[in-house]
Amino acid sequence: MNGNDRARTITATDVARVADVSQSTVSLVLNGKWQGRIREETARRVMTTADDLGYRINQSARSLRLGSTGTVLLVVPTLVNPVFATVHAGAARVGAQNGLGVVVFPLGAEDGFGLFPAPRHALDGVIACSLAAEAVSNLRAGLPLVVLDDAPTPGTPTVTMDTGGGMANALAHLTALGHQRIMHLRAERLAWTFTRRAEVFDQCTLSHPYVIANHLSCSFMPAEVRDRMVQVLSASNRPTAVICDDDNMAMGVYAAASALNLIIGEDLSVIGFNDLPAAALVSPPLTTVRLPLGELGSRGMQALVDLRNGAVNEPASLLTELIIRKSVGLVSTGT
Amino acid sequence: MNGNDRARTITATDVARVADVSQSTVSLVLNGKWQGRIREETARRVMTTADDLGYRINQSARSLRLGSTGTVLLVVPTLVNPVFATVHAGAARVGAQNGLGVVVFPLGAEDGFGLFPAPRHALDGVIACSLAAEAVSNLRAGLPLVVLDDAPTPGTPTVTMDTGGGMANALAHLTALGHQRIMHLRAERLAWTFTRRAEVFDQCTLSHPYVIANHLSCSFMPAEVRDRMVQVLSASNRPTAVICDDDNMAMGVYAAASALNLIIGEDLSVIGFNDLPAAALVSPPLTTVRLPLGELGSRGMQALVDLRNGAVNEPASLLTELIIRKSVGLVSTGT
DNA sequence: TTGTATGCGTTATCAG
DNA sequence: CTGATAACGCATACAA
Repeated sequence: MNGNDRARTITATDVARVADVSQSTVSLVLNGKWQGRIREETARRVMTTADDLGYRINQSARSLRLGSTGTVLLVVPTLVNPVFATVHAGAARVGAQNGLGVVVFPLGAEDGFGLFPAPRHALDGVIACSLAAEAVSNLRAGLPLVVLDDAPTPGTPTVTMDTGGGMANALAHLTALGHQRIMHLRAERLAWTFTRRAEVFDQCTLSHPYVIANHLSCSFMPAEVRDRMVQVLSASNRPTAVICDDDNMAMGVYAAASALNLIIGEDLSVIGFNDLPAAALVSPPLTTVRLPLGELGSRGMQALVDLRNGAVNEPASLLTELIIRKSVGLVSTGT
Repeated sequence: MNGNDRARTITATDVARVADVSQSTVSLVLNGKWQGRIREETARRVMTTADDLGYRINQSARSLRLGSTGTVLLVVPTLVNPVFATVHAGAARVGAQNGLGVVVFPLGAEDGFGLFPAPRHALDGVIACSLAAEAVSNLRAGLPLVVLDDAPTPGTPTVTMDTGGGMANALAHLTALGHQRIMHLRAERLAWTFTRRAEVFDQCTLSHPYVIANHLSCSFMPAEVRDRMVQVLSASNRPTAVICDDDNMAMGVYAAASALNLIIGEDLSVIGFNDLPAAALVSPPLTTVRLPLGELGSRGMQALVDLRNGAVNEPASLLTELIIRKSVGLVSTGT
């Protein structure tokens, strides 16, 4: 009746009893701290009985005692876009150098973007990447927090990328080639990086009075982008160039152009963001703004490590790079 | 000297002392179990002081006491491929229905695929998706384990997809249209699903003696696929059809064909796997084997829930579907 | 209506 | 070289 027949999990105490040593000896041996303290024979006996019994350490107890878990949570908006794989790789690399593991939590639209389900497991810190500001405030359950690719907040270590500069470069590239009707195909999802690009786009185009700019907001789904761009590109005063907030959206523009028999790089110029692997591969290869995603992750993790050591890093901003390929040409004279 | 000046974290006991109640009262109130047991005024006082003090529950202590953490780990080979986003979504959905959160761990090539760094934080279970068998054996640190998309092991709940059937369907589609030189463009990465497809490919082509089959192993990187396929397609006896283990690889084949002025769907037929969002969008739209990834995730989580309730599910296999679009045509007579 | 006492499984300190 | 013993912070049965 008192749960005596329930499947019990093997504890260090069990191992101690069977191996006929004290529980502290077990702990010492199993943590590899027995050299010079425990007789080798005893140590060996402990290890084999632990093995025999199938002993598994209880991580909750361990981290309660230690006061830390050795894992940090990387919160991202989605797993669909491979950019976050790069961020993770960077974070995981420097995390490993500091004895920290990384697990990923996709805070998708299903969760309402901002209703962060406070992590129910113990964590040593949180890195929030490309999230809406309101989401971030919810998730800092007293944990060390580093913010990536979001508006710098005083007091919070933040690493951003100069995504606005990327937009400015893209725009300069286009205007230098004579483009005067430029469209910004904006990501629908609310995020600082997109807002920032929109601001820069609006500001830059305003300062070139001869540039007629417009924009359209869209989901990332290529099919939706295609359908809406078919409409846009059918108009007589269609844009001669499109800047897309993501390479995936650029693929949608390619599809729309193809449906309309418009040649990319001649009839229509396209610039993307992110430099996904596919960008170099489509025809024509896509000119795109490359973002230092790996460094974003590694710098973020470094900031978290520093934060745990009591140092609050200054907000940092990383440079972007315009990768020029074949999807942009001189403005076509025909129209 | 004794750490008295160290930043201490606020415990429930602290709250109790300040609010002038016992620690158990704090626990009751903060877990919302005070209705009818604690006077409303007291409860309110506890809540406000907890708030004032910035009290955060210690999850390690909580889960030690409770014996569970409420989170399960989804281990995947990579985050670069968006298919695992779908698996996660399915798992997260039924996890949420059962009070379980899901965090993702990408067991990338950096980790050596098989050297699983045993999770250092407390978990209620592990779902391993599309991993090499040797990796899986390492990671079951005594935790309830469910295996997805891998060879069924007796005693371990497993959910697979009939990926071999998908290959058979793809092959049948091709031979019905007269193709006799068919290539299987295989994923280099070791995984059961790929091995299974290769087996079925070999077996099916063997039973059609007039079919000349060959294969090539490649990474997922589209650029590498393109370069190697340019070589293959330059040969005089080039295949008339290619089945790719992933839609990304198919993009590489498209690029190679484009470089060689081969028309997909006429000069060369292509079939992919996974039905990524981009598959419907490229021109011509890609015929591909759609895998029930979302269901894989949800069934996997359900199996884990059942396992925690003491029921070991039978291995299950999910059906695949060949999505016929425009990238496959009659075999071209010209050569 | 509230407080006391106990134990979850570890690690680490300190005597022996 | 080894064994008691004391926390770590929380949830809950039970006493008051």
